[in-house]
Amino acid sequence: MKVRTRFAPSPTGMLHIGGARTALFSWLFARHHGGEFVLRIEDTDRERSTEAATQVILDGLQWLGLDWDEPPVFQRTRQAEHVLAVEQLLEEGHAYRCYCTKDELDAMRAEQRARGEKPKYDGRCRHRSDRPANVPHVVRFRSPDVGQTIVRDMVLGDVVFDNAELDDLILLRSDGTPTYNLAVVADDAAMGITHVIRGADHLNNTPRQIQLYEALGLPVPKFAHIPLIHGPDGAKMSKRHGAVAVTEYREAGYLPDALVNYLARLGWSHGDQEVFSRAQLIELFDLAQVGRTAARFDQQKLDWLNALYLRQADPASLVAEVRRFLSFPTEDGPPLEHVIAALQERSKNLVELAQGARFFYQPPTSYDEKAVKKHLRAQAWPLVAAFIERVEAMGEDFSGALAHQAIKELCAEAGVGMGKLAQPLRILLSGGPVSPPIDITIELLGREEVLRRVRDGMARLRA
RNA sequence: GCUCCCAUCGUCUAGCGGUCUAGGACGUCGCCCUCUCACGGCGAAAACAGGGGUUCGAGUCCCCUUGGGAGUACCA
Repeated sequence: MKVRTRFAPSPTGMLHIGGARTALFSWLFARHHGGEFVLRIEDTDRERSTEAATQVILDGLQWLGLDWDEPPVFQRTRQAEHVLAVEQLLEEGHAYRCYCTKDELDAMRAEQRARGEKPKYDGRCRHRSDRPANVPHVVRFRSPDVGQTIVRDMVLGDVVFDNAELDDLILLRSDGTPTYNLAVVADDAAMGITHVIRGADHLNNTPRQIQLYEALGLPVPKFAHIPLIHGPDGAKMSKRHGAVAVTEYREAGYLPDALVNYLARLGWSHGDQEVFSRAQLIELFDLAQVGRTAARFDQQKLDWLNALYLRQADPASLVAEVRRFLSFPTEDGPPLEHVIAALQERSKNLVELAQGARFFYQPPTSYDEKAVKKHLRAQAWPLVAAFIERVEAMGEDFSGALAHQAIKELCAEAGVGMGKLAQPLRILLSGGPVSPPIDITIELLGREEVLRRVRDGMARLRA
């Protein structure tokens, strides 16, 4: 049977980093097996679901390169089927109408809690035979109260639940709308989902869902619950840990391939390998190699991977992405592609890269104070002046290599290291103590701009 | 409280009874390279939560304790 997996987010906010990993694992599993990956938007919570959130989630998946094979199913549109399923259950005696009020239930749970029991519906409406008209009611599942339900999980192994622990869950609310557990089962079955891959927070729902599949006479899919992602402090990932939405990573200048690689390695492994191309991920991914322990999100390792992908990227392929982060025009300066080539191995992300690119297009308006104090002392200026003369003399022959040679010679003549001139020049050209190698920086800026900035800086800074 | 899940360096993990004086990666700390920052190279410190079993032999299997986490809704 062809593998079909799904990702089923509820559109109530952003695409969470944990959700993104769940989607990734589902996608990888499907692609690995030559199967299909589909989406279901669980928008049955009308209060909280928004169209904008749906779009954000879709955009996020797209950005990560997790493509889906069919138009997304909107759960809200399937309500009629859900009601039909409940009616079937009602007819076959697997469900019953419950007339308990909210207050009644609250009181019952409070008592149970007070007695130290697990709060659960006691089934008091199970045997009601009357059917009062015009009284609001819900429909409950008549769950077996003896025996066990075993979840055969592809990650966790067999997990056994005593049926006595599971109470009669609500299938249909008093307003006639279906609840989550019923909708999931009906939809996964209707969509032909063969493998349900989801977060471990759903494990406790699974035995109930299995019971529903069985009561409805539907084939039970395979389940795989993947461990949750925690924040650096071990608690559930939340806003206070920093970025949790994938859009935030996009805005912070991360590359989708790097994020995918990082997320894949969070919980899954293939021996000692750390870096995987997308094709390798698809080829090697296996649920059996997914661990059972919750993983903490480690920004530093993500940074390392992102920097790795950044410096290995073809500069031309980065141009459009880098432009998103630029706040200045680049027409009058060196080709952006060349600037990227000079910067990519010294940047952790696109934001850093964009910052580093600025001085190539905008002359410094001020100079780093500490750097000036350290490198632009009195003895530096004669060297700088000599450098200007050498560049002036170059005329059309100007190049980074020649400038480099000139610096080397001048320093040798003065009996000092190359840094004695390179650092002053760097500050004059870029405004600070950090830039790509001085010859490359000079070459990119060009003869006129180099002369202008050095002269200008000398005028402003020479005591 | 109750149910369920989990437990190897600070972090992600390899390990699927002997090959473990426990391997890799990020991070950290040294050294080298060097015009700055990076990159790169070399090296170091750093873990099997505790206690019982099973076995000739346990990081690997079982139990308990402890510690994390999830669930416990007319949310999904």
